Parts: sequence; structure tokens; C-alpha cells
Amino acid sequence: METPLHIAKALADGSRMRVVAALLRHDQLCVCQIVEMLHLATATVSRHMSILQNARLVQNRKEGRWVYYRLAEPFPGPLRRWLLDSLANSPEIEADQAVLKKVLSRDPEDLCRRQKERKECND
Amino acid sequence: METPLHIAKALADGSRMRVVAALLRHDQLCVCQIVEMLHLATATVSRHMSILQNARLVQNRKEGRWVYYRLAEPFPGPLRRWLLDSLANSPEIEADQAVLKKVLSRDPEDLCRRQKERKECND
DNA sequence: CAATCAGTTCGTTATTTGGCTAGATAAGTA
DNA sequence: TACTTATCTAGCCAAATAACGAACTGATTG
Repeated sequence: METPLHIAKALADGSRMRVVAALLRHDQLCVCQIVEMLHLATATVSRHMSILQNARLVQNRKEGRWVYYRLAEPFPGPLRRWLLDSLANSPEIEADQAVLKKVLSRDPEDLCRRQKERKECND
Repeated sequence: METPLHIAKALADGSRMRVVAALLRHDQLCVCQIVEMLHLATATVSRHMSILQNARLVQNRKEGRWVYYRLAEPFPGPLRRWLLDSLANSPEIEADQAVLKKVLSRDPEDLCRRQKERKECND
């Protein structure tokens, strides 16, 4: 289902809104990159992504070991415009952009390895 | 505040979405009319309306004993368009329209009296 | 001024939701 | 085939939220 209510519920969470904002500017992101941006457990990110997918806001594509998410096609035009308009000048979104810039310059390979090491440190 | 996140949260509830949908087609509605449409307690409706107002989606105007709500001015254009597009052909919204048609043909005076009587019946 | 009336605010309760860990799955690699 | 790796699903707990009735507010009416 993709009623406006479903879509609003999917967007009614700070983390999910940040992901959509990021995907408005980056063609695609894989789960480990989103984890890096949100600083949440992988499982949590995965659940957020499936909520966005159920609302038909994103779609995914498997490539090797990685799952890449992008905005769903088609994506409602007025919704896209509203989000672009109102997310402009958001400091939080800008900060995410900066993080993503670094993250994207690295191979997903490296990224995942570093995430794994970090996790083992905490044990 | 009126960030897209606030707005999405305000819209992420079936009752509030129905109110906004109704206000997209009717200039203004008073609380007792919205109560009639949603079949919820007055207190509940009042809280919903204050959530919509905090998100700057609606504004109110006191007129005698009644409080009328309408869409806020200004209302984000693309958001309005998205809602209009995606709420078209929604059976629930259509049903609300039918209820409102009857409700609006009556004085608020009568409406409130009938609501009060109904409530006393349930005691 | 007392009574009434529409709506709001408050306090409580039940449901929903976001976060985590642990275990399952699917895909590459040795 | 067995092993690792990236992601997903399930289950649990704490925090957020929607519902109601009761008590309050501000305005009209008798």
C-alpha cells in the first residue's frame, strides 16, 4: 500500500527522514553507508529501510554482498519537491552530507571492515 | 517549528490526515463538526487539532462560542498538491465528504446539542 | 451573578514504535 | 563443502503516543 498516510508514517521518524534526504542527493546508498551516517545498529537500519520500502519510497537492488537502496521509481513529484524545498538549509541534513562525502570516497569493503572492528572493540 | 519531520509526524495519524483532507475541500470546520466526522471524543479531537496547529498545518479563529479551524496560511504548495493528488479516489475520504455534506447543512448549534444528547445517553 | 456551553488541558491507561541483541539467510570465498 | 560476510528477521524492553473522562477556561445567556 502507498496511501499518503503510509507515506507520512514512513517519514515520521528522524532517521528515516534523514535517509530519504540523503537519497534525494545521492543516487544510491548501501546499508553499511547508511549505518555510518545514522550511527545505528545495522539491524535497526535494516528495519527502517524495510519500512521505507513498504511505503514505496525506496527500492533496493542487490549487488554482490551489498544491498543498495535508492528512491523508488516513480517517486511522487510534488512530494519530492516539498522535501527538497523544506529540507534545504537544515543543519542536520548538511551534516549528514558531510559525513556521506567522506563515506562515499571509501570502498564499501573498507567501510564494513571498520564497522566490524568497531563492534568487536565494544565487546 | 515546522520542519518536514514535524509536519510528517503531524500527518502520520489517520484521524489527522482525514481532517487535513477535509480542510483541503472545505474552507473551515468547527471542532464539533470535526467530532461528528471522526466519531472521537471532543478532547481527543482538540488534541489532534493542536498537534496540527503546532506543525503549522492549520490555524484557528474564535467566533462566538465556536472555534473554527482552517488550513494555515501559507500552506506549502507542493505539500498541498501531493495531498490532493494522492488523496483523490480514497474511499475513506469520500465517505467523510458525504458525512460533512450533511453536517454542514445543519447549524453548529443543532450539531452540538445532538452530540450532547448522545453523550448523556451513554451514561 | 449563576448557569450553560464549546473547547482546552490534565492525568491515566493501552497500544504503538524505535532501539538493541541474537539467530537466520543469502551470497561470495577458500 | 565449510567459512566468512552483509543484511534481514524475531523477540524483547523502554519510550512515545492516542484514547478517554474529569476538571478547567472563557464566552454567552438567563
